[in-house]
Amino acid sequence: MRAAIRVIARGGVSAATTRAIVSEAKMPLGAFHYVFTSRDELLSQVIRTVTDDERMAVELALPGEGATFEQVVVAALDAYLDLLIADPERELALFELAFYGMRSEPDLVGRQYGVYYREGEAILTQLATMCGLTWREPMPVMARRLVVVIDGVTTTWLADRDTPAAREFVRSVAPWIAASAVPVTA
Amino acid sequence: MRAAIRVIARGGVSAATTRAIVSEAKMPLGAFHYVFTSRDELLSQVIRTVTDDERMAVELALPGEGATFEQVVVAALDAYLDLLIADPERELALFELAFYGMRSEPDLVGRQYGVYYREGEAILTQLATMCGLTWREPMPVMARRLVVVIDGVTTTWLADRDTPAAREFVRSVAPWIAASAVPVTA
DNA sequence: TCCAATCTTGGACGATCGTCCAAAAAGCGC
DNA sequence: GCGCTTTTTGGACGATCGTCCAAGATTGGA
Repeated sequence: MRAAIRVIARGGVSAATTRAIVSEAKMPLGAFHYVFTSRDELLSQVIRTVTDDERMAVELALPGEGATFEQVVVAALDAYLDLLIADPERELALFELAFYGMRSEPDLVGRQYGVYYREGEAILTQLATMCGLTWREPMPVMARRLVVVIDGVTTTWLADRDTPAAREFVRSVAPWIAASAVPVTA
Repeated sequence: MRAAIRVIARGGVSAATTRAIVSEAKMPLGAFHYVFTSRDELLSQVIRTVTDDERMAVELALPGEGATFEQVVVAALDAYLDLLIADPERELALFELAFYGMRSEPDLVGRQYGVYYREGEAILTQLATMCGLTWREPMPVMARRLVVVIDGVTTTWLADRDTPAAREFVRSVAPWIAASAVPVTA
């Protein structure tokens, strides 16, 4: 299972053959269909379980004391960028899995993005309350906005690997996102 | 060539076998290696040539007379959304090709995104001058911003197919983008 | 200790892949 | 019409894929 993710990260979904996976896991070939009924079922399981927990978790990186909310947002997105740059193949694999799933099981991918949205909601509320703020727009709307931004930042950076440009983008969107947070009305 | 794109759009990169492509093109099997030296070379050619020209071109859709610049930006992004919704498999294929290329020929994908940026610059300048405006930030920065937004909108919609949410996002980012345009100083 | 039930394994099978190549088809000057 | 060059073709080959399964290893009760 973990081995399958490593294989996909290294060589893409097409490299995730039954033999490559069991070899990575140091298991005999027969063990594959002893655990999973088929290769497609394995990929389904992988898509279902490998939610990018780190992606959202790492965004709780805290800036220095007395920072503006905009700086807090920048710090969070910068922390995600650090994660992306440190392990690009992981994010690459996640997207490949999502695109693969869009063809075989579109509903599954839709549900998986629902998980992302909920994780995004949690992060956004933590960031806001940290600064005594609350979000003006409904949380589902804000969470989807965050996912759109992160997806865009990720795919574009994976393509051009232009780290300074990605940093610049983060600093330019942060005010827009932060502008949707208002002081909590007591 | 066109046949290869159709096959990829229908079944993904993994479905782009030599036999499937020549069958789609109604050509004999031998013709494949008579035209292309290998399958990888074909995919390289496809990535190189299939710039999403329509993507950028369609964004020149004009709103009614006397519209604010923000409304012009919304109309442009809405027009792209129409294109995406009308032919999702095309955009899906483009992303699959890009991700495939990131593993085999990263530099090629980077150059291809350079083409996107230049096309984005052209669109942005056209949109701005149409309203007697100019962009405050350098054009490469603005163009990359546009690509990040479009990539994010696309991947997220492909995953959740939530059209109203995508429309809402377009209306919420438009002010942020439009805010970088200022009246041309005579 | 021995047998039966269960779990585990690696080899085998059919399908399909990319690639090659000998032969057929098609031009073409004479 | 004929011989020669060039283009075009589909069958063949080796590799690799997902999947299956008979045989070997393991376990636990009598």
